[in-house]
Amino acid sequence: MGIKGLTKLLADNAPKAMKEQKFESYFGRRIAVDASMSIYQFLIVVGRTGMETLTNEAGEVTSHLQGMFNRTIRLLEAGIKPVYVFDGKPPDLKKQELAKRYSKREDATKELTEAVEEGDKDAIEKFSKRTVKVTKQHNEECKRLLRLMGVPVVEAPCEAEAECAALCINDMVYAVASEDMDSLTFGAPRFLRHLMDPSSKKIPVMEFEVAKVLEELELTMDQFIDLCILSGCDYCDSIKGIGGQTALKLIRQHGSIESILENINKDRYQIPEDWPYQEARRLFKEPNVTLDIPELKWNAPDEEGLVQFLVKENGFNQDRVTKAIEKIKFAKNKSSQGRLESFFKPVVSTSVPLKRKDTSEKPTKAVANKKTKGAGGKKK
DNA sequence: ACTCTGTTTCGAGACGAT
DNA sequence: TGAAACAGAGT
DNA sequence: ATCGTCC
Repeated sequence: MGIKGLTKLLADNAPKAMKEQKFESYFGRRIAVDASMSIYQFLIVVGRTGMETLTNEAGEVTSHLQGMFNRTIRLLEAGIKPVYVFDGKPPDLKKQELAKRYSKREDATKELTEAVEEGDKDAIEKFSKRTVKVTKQHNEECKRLLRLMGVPVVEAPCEAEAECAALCINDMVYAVASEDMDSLTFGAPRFLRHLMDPSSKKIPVMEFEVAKVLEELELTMDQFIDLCILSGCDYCDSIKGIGGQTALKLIRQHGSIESILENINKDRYQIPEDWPYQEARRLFKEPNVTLDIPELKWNAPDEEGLVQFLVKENGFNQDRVTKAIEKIKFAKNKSSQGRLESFFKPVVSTSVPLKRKDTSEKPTKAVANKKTKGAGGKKK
């Protein structure tokens, strides 16, 4: 998923569009996160050794709950206000991509079976990870957990990445955190990579601003979308022999895919037949998203509910859960003062302290968009 | 020399005790 | 799944 | 910083 080679393309051609940021600098900010992506990572890595995973008494996996719980607490403790966005129905154009993944999992499942028969531990380790699939149940359990934690959940009509971008475009969140570069293609004004990494590893948070990307590439948003399609996206094939570099050249030279098609040597470059690039473009430009969502609120945790769900139903350690709940409450008090306080302490560089009234995401009290209010026109 | 393609290989959480 | 590092082939 | 554990 994502756009092939876009990270490198931007690093080479638009280095100023990304800047390192401190994890701490997001104190008080609302950040949209693609939930399914996180769950997928958790299932792969949390508590897995070979085919062993974390499970409750019923034998159901709990890795996603463990991961989601800890990570969310970590975010809240940093004063960040996460909004988890869940996937809806994928667009038809993505079906083939999904089919591809499905068959890959099938292959991996077979190879896993063989590895088990042969007792090849390394192979078991390797292939079991590739058979991971996020199910409806994983998603529902995480929604339940997050709601109990007092963290808002958004159900996207279609692609979560697109919904995240829409939330950001409409100032309902400050930025989108993802590892998936197509957040930019969906137009997310601010896009954060490696948000979680600085703690465990020493990779800094990378912040991309789509406006700067366009400025530095000297492209319009429409042209950037075409560039992404040519580079290779989830929705359709790309042209053999054209990668990021030449795609950028061609777009700069001709301005659009249509114009490129009119001007390039079709003997040299094989254009895929039935190439739905226009459909792909439409999915990026006018994705199926909704702003008709409940007001984003970060509530106090439901302590009894969390104990019931995590301890009683899923075998979590009572003490750990209790301590975690205390962390949430403490973090909530601390951050309920919002970014205001942070204006006095850390001297932010020249970045984006409080240009617009974007601290509107703070309980400045008063106004606050009552339910889906601010949704209005702005689309498109 | 440059660019794209294909292959391979690796890594992907977070906590707390030590 | 991706992304980085490498080899290979086409221009 | 490393390593076992989380369920």
